[in-house]
Parts: sequence; C-alpha cells; structure tokens
Amino acid sequence: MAEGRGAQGYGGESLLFLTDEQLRQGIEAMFFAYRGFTADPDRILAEMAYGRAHHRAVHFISRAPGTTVNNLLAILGVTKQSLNRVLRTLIQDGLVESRVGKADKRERHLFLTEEGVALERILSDAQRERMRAAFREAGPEAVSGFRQVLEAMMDTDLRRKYKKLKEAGS
Amino acid sequence: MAEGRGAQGYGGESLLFLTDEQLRQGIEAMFFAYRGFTADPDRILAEMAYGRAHHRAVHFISRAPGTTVNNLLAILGVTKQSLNRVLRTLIQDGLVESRVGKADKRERHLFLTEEGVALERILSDAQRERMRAAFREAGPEAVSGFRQVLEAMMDTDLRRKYKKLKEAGS
DNA sequence: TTGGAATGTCAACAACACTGACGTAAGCTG
DNA sequence: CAGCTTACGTCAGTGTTGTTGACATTCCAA
Repeated sequence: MAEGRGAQGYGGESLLFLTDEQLRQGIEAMFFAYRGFTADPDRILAEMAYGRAHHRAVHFISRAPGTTVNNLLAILGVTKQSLNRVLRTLIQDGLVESRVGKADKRERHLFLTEEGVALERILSDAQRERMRAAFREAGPEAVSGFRQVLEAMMDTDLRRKYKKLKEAGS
Repeated sequence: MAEGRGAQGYGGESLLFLTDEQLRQGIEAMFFAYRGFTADPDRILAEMAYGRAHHRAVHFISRAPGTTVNNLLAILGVTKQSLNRVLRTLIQDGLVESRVGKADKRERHLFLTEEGVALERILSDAQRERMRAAFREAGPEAVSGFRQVLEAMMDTDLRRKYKKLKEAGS
C-alpha cells in the first residue's frame, strides 16, 4: 500500500483522516471486516448445533479458566439469562464444567473439559489463521495502528477489561 | 502507548506481531471494539421500533441512492426474505422510497425520503463521532494501519465491494 | 435471625437471521 | 411467439440470540 505512511504531505497536524468521508470509510471497513472476522468460525459452528454465542463463551472460558458466570457476563455484555442458555447446552454436551465455588457457594466456576478445549482450538485456529494472514499482509506497523484505533473505539469499561485480559495473557 | 511504533527493536522482518498471543489480542480487540462501534446507534434505535438491520439498510441506501434490492442484498449478505422484512417497515414508515426501474421494470431503486435522511444523519452522526474520537486519539498513522488490517481481513468479494464504495464516495 | 443483595435458573417473548416454496412481472433467447 | 431466466415480493416454518419477569439459593450485615 503506497499511501500507507503519511506520504501525502500531512505534517502531523493535518486532519485529512478526520473528514466525514474518511470516517464513513472507517465505518464501512469495520462492517465488512467484522463479517470476515466471524465468517470462518461461523461456518464451523453451523455444522454443529452451536452459534456465535457459544464460540464467545468458550473463548473467554478458555482465556480465563475458573471464571465465574458473573464475570463472564460482564465481559460478554449480555443478560445472565441469555448466557445461561448457552452455558446450559455447553455443560449438557460436556464441553464445559461448572464447579460450585468453595469460598462462595453461590458462584459457579467455569472450566473447559477436554472436549471443550478441542472445540475451542478448532474455532480459534480458524479465526487466528484469518487474523494472521491479515497481519502478515499489512505488516507490523499497520498492526500497531490497528490495535490503537480499536482500543480507542471501545467503551471505557470494556477497554479496562480488554487490558486486563491482555496483561493476564502476557 | 509507548510501544506503538516499532520501538521494540523489530527491524521489519520480526514476526513478533504474529505470535498466537498477539493474534488472540487482535481477536479480542475486534470483539470489544465492535461492541463500542455499534453501541451508540443501538441505543438510539432501541428507542424507536428499529434495530441494527434497519440501520445497515439505511446506511447503504444513503451511501448509494438508487441502488437496487439485489445490489443491497449482495452488500449486506443476508437473504432477500430477511432484507424484505426490514425494507417493508422502512417503506411503510415513509423512510425509504422504492421506485420501479425505468430501463428494467423488474428492478426497484431505493431512495431515502427526507425523513429517512434525517434518521440516517442521527445514526451516522453518533457513529462517526465515536470513530472520530478514536481516530483523533490514535493519530493518522494508526488510522492508516487500522484500515490496512481491516481491508486484509475482508473476504475477497466484500473487499471488492468495499473498494467500489470507497471510490464512489471519493 | 431476618431482610436484603448477589448469584444463578426457568419460562415466555421479540428481533433477525435462515430455508423452502410459490407467485408475478419483465427481460431475453431460440 | 414460447419458454427460460431474472428480479422482486410473500407466506410459512425454524433456529439462534437477545430481552424481561419470576423465582430459588446463598451470603452477609444490621
């Protein structure tokens, strides 16, 4: 991409990238890219009886094993009833294990079973492959910018949660 | 972000940005950022009887006035039954006008009415404001990288459509 | 110990996607 | 012109994922 690195003469204070047209292109880029982002896992999930919500749950349980339902709720941003339906099927199907909390028996701590780990791997392999290809094509500096913009686009509380996960996974 | 611009010593051929952990962070960044991306319009739409699907339709009709149903279908990537449900309510409510094609009378060309333009403006103002803030915070180079990565993440046919829109809106 | 808060479950409903089938009007082709 | 295809609309049925409302259990603090 030749126009990548400020070759057009903005000296650092130019606001060309903030025109309505540029912003609209950014919006459409998000829309189309997100479709690509979810396409591969969606294809896989469609063959099973699962959907995108199952993927999200499995992903974050994998990322933070032993997390409570409440914590997962905050990260996913759905109602507990909605999450519960998903968790119920995952537990019934033996992909997720729910253990009653020791300190607080109201809490349920969530873990992936072996089978759950296997599904997570299949899904995230597919999604990572897409991300890897995009990263490789765009290059390290673009990746850095990509993440900066995305981070700035998050709601502040989600941004906090995102950074927390980032540190945890260092 | 101190680590923003390749300060960590990768010389251009380092693949640190392709580690599984980096990819996973990219995936989570997409997830959280998309939530922020849709949050403001969703709030507005919730107060009316409309949803995200209506927003998408209105956006792309605004972007390409006179577009046909078939074209919109290809861009949105949904079935005609699904689009039709949305379009029907928008037409009934007087936000969208559907005109029979002159050259080909089978086609319906879609336009926003004044009222439709007004709604589109409210929604896109909210969304653009979020995008503007993110762009400003991240800076022009980051924005360039952001768009490069997103473009690389799209399916090839969507990428074509995205570029077409981009050129049209020059 | 009792009342409120936190945690999680069950039931019913709405939005929005899907498939499949069908109908109509218009264009195209042999 | 006859027959096939295209573009669009619609009806019916289904699945996923979100919502609210009601309720049980557990913890904690007044």
